[in-house]
Amino acid sequence: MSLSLEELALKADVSKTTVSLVLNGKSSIYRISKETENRILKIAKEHNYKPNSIARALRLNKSLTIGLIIPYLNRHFGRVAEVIEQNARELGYQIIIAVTQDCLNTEHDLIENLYERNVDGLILATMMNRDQFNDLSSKIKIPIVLVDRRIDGDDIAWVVSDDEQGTYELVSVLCQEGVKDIYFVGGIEKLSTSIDRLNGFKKALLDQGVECNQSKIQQIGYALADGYEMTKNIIERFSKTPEAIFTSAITLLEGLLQYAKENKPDLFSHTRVITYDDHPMLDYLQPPIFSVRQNAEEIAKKSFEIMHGILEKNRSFAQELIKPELILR
Amino acid sequence: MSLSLEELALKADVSKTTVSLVLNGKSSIYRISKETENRILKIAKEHNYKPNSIARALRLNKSLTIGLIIPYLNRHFGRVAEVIEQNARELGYQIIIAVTQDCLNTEHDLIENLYERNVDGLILATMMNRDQFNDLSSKIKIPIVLVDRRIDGDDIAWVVSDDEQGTYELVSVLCQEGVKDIYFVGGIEKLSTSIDRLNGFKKALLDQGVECNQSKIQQIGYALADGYEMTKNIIERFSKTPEAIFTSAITLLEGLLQYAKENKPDLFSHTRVITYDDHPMLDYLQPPIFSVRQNAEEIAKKSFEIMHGILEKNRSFAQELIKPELILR
DNA sequence: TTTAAAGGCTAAATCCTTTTAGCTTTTAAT
DNA sequence: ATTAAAAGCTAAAAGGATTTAGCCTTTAAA
Repeated sequence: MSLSLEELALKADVSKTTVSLVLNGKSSIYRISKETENRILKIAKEHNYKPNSIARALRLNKSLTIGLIIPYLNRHFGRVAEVIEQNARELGYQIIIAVTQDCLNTEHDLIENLYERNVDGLILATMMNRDQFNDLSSKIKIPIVLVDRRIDGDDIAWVVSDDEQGTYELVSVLCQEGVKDIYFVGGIEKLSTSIDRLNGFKKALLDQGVECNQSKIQQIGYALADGYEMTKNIIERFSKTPEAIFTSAITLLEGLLQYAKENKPDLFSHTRVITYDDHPMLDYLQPPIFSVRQNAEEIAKKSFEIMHGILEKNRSFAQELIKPELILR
Repeated sequence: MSLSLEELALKADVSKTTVSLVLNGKSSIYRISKETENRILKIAKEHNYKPNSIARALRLNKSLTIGLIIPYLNRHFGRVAEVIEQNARELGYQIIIAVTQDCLNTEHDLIENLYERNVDGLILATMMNRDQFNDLSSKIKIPIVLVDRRIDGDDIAWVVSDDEQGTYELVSVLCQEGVKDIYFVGGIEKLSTSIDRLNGFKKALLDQGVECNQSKIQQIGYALADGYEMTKNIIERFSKTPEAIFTSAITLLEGLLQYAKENKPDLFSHTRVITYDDHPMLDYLQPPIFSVRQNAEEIAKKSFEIMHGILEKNRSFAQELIKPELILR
C-alpha cells in the first residue's frame, strides 16, 4: 500500500498525532500552526497519502461498507444493485453483495456473515416474516433497510414499489375494456410483493364490479417453472379458455410463454396477457403485453438515502412507496 | 459485535495467546494440552466466538475480500457476479462490486479505490489496453483476473468466452444455408469482445467463400442506441434490403428491434437476424433469432478459481477460453 | 517578578488479532 | 544430584489509525 501515518510524520518532522489531526481537519481545535499544517498537507499530497482503511475501520468501528442481500442479480435486482452502488460510492461507501436464491436459510447465514464482517448497515430484500425479523433485529445492532419486500411495522425502514397500486391500475385497464375473466398467476405467497399484488388485483375487480373467484388465483412461486406450472393448471383445468391472465413477475410470464409455445400456440388469439415487471423485449412480442414497470432506480436511490440518513445524519427509519409506471402497448 | 479474544481468555483463565493458538489449530505446535484446548474450544463455542474480521485483516494484511469491477449489472454480468459471489462465499471471500458504465476513467478510479480499500484481488471486465494495463500492474500489487474482456499478454490472467469461435459457428450456419449478404453490427471497437467477434465473422465468410465487404461492418458501441443507429445506417444507406444482420450483443439486437418496429416493420420478412448473446425471450419472437449463449456460470467459476489459486495456492496466472453454445431456433 | 492563560505539539492508550521469542515447570537421562 | 530436554503456556510487539490527557514554551496580565 502507500505510506503510513508514521512515515509521513517522519518526513514532516512531527508526531503522527499531529499528522492525523491535520488530515482530519482538526488543526484549529488542537492549535496546530498554519505553517505546520501546510507543510503536512503538502507532504501528504506529494505522497498521495490515503489512510489505511482497515486500520481506520478497526479504530473507528466503522467500515464504510454496506451489505446488500438480494435473491438474485436478475434484471430488476441487478439494476437496483447498480444504482445503490453508484449512490453509495459517491458518499464513500462500498457495497458488499450477496445473493440468497430466495432461500431463507441462506438469507440468515448471509446476514450473520456480513454482520460479523463488520458492515455498517444492511440493505435487504428479505423473505423473513415479522417474527423472524424481530428476532434478527434484537441480535443485530446495525441499521437495516428493507428493499423491494416490506414487513409491516412502524419501526421498520423499507422502500418498495407500490405493488398494490400498480397491479390495481393495470388490471383496471383490462376490466375497463370489458374483460371479466382474469386469472392471477402469483409468486411466493407470504411475501409482501405477492400480497400487495393480489390485493391490487382483487381491488380492481371489486371496483369494476367483476366477481373474483378464488379458483382463478394461483400462487406457487416466482420461478419460471412455477409460471409454466400455473399456466398449465389454468389451461388444462378449466374447460373455458381464459379471457386474460395476469402474471405477477416477468419470470412467470416467461413460464407462461414457454408453456404456450410448447402446448398452446394459439393462446394469444383467445387470451390477453398482462404482467407485473416490464421488459424491453415485450415491445416486440405479438400481441403486445401490457405491463407495470417498477422504478428500480428510484427504489435504489431511496433505500441508500435512508441508510445514509440513519448512519450519518442520525435520522431514524423511513418508509417509501415508489410509484410504478403503467406501460400500455 | 460478539466477544473478543481477551474476554474469552478471561473466561478460560488463560492468556489470549493461548486462545488464539487453539482457535487457529496450532495447539499441538505450541504444545497446548488437550485439556486446555478442549476447555477453550468449548467456551468459544458456547459464546459463538467469531474473530473480528477487521482486526484480523489488519494483522494479516489480508481482507478476504475481492473487488469485482464490471461495466453494468445487466443480464450477463449480473449472472457472472452472482456466480462469482457464490463461489467466493464458499471459500470465505466477500465480493465488493462496482460498475463502470463502460467509462475508462471510472474504471481507473474504481480500481484505485478498491485497491486502497485493501481488497485481496481484483476481477475486472476492463476497457484498458495493454499499455494502460501494464501501467496499472506496476502500481497495484494484488492479483488481477480479467473477465469477459481479455488483454493479450503471456502473464495476464483472463477468462473469456470464445467469442471468435462462437461467432464463427453462428455465422457459418447462416452461410451454409446460402445466405451471402451479411451485415456486422458491432460494439466498442478496441475491446477484445469486438475484435474476436469480428474475426470470427470474417473467418466464417472466408471459409464459406463469401466475400467480406468492409462497408458491411459497423462498430459504434454496445448501447441500445448504437444498435438503433447502426441498423438505421444499414437499412437507409444501402438500396438493397440486407439478407442478414448479425448483432454482436443483445443490446444491439434490442436497438435493431426498436428501429425495425418504428421504421421497418417488415424487416423480418426480408432479413434474417442473428445475434451474439442469448435471451429467453428470443424464443417467442417471430421469426426465431439464432443466437450464441455465453456460459456465464463457467466464466464466473473459472475466474474466481484462478483468483483463488493465485491467492491461496500460489499458482500463477492462467487463461481460459470458455466455449459458448449455439442456439438455433 | 510571579502567575495564568494561550499556543503548539506529543506520548501513550485503544481497537482486536496474530505471532515471535522466551519463561517456568516437569520429566528423563547421566 | 545435575543437566538437558520436553511440556505448557504467556508477555509483548506488530499492524495503522484516532483520540485523550497533558507536557513544555511563550505571551499577557497582575
